[in-house]
Amino acid sequence: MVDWKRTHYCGTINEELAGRDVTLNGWVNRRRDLGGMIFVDLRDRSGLVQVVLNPETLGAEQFAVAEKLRNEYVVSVSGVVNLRPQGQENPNMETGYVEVNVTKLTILAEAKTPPFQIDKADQVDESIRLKYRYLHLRSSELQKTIALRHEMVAEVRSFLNDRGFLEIETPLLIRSTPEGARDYIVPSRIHPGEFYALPQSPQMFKQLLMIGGFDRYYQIARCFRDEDLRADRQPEFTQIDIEMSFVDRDDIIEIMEEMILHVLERVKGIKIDGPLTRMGYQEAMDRFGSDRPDTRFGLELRDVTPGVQNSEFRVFADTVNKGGVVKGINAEGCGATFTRREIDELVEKATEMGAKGLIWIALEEDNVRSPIAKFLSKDELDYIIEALEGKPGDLLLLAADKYDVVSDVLGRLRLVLGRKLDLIDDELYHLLWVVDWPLLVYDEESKRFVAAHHPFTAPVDSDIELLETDPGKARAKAYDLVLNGVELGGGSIRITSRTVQEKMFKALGFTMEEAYRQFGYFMEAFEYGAPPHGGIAFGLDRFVMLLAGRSSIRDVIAFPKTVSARDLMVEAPAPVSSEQLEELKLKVNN
RNA sequence: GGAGCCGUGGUGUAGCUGGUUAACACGUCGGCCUGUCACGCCGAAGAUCGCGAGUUCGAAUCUCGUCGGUUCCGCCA
Repeated sequence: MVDWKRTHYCGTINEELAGRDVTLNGWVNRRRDLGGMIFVDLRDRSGLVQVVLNPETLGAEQFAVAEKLRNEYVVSVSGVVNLRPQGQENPNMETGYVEVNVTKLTILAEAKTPPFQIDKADQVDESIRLKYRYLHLRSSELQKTIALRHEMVAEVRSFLNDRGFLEIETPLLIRSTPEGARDYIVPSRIHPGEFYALPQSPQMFKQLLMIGGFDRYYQIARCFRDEDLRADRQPEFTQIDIEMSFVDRDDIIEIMEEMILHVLERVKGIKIDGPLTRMGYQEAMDRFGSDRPDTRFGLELRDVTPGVQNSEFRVFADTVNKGGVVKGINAEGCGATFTRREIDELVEKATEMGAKGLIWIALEEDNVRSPIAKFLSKDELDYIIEALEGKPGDLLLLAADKYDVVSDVLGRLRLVLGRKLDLIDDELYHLLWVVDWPLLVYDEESKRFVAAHHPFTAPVDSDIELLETDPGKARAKAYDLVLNGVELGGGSIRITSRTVQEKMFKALGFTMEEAYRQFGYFMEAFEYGAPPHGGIAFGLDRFVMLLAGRSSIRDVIAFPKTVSARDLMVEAPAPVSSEQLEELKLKVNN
């Protein structure tokens, strides 16, 4: 039986414990060696507390040990909790009114000087922090975030457990399937030349669990996608994956928003009353130019197409004649405040985003400034100003192109302006459902329709026929939950009819032969009594990121990878031995 | 695949219109110090400037390439 075991966490030491004997285990966060006595800020996951090392209470022999202490040494201290002497309190510290007068000190581990100070880690280059991730993890910032993540998962689990959901694991070594993201591939030793894939999501397995009779399933599921990374995208990430049988769309939406609101309230104390807004996909695109609108601020898109279709300004007229649209946003007040340079920057941004140009109109008292002022008739100008509710001092920004391009450009410009003009209140949490998605979208590159959601998403009943006649028009029984302009999760009611599934694959350009070769086992399963079912998956990392107020999911993953998909700590990926390759019958070609 | 930004002692920065011994802060090490809390004071060590090539009498500084980090576009059902 060792005698150094913790009785309390550092951060829990307070006035009520005054006079009590405690034992603390932790790391030396900082030491202040005054020569005759030493103060140490001791750190564990709960926080810091000052411990006092005084030769009078510690004895000369133990004090000699204390003099060896350095930052990040791991120690156990036992002693008495004391109120600090008057005038020695530190109000900047949570435990600043108490200290522990140490009677016994044990060094449990020495430590090299760390490459950076733990409490200044946030200023250090990220590659160094990632290489020494285990040191960065000691920082209060990451300690808090990782703990928040745990609490969120715990709340999700308890919510779902209480409602009869079963947590079920699904395999990680599965079959590569076409559609969707690039798979991570795992070679098979037993079957040379054949490969497993890591799941992009447990999609088909959770549906098979429904066919397997499990009714209500969930999993905190690791997913893998071999695509390029972003601040909010890692090659492996975690989904809260859910599926339910004998339900329709509204059942799922209702219980899932209850879950999300439950988590928000329990871990952040944010109380939001349901039911949440549901916005049609088309309305989201029309008003916000985005399928995940950030509704915390205005700057909505307005259509001016009817007012400019016969304009002398050719760009407008020609665009409309070719079936395009002209839309705009009103950057209120910016006509008066933006410099020419700032306006030019907006135009440049719009071009980078794929617009052919960006028309601006600065409104003055009785006059307008605009590169195209002389091409616009009074009626046209009045129409535009009215549609955009322009006032003197406003800056109107217009784009003319195909609907999708205009929506995308103005939608993104809206976000840029929202941030630039500081219109976004960070305290707000705007949640909404986007519903009535298109089932398929046309992909210009492959010249075919691809699934907007995934190939097992059910079309709206009345749109099933459209699959064969006008696939782009078919709507899906799909729904996304959006939080502050970020897609938190999405799901759908699934196809359970073989004939509908076949139509879907046909619309996606599969021959029946291909479809059955790739998905035969799946389609066969549906012939043995598939209950109506649907589900959803939430991106846990993004959810935590939003609640933690971080701007990268690297900050909410204990051991994340860099933007080039490397783990700088374990140095993965790495070559393997020729013996390993030989065993797998693999040859590296480079 | 493309574009932008960054890379200088352990860490964060300065220097970078080419030219002395590469500066500062923190950290580290040593000394002094019994109420500090970003402890203080004194002293010391520590970088050939990511790597390679080029231009030049001379490169941290200019050019090209390359590697790494990061942000965005493409990609991510």
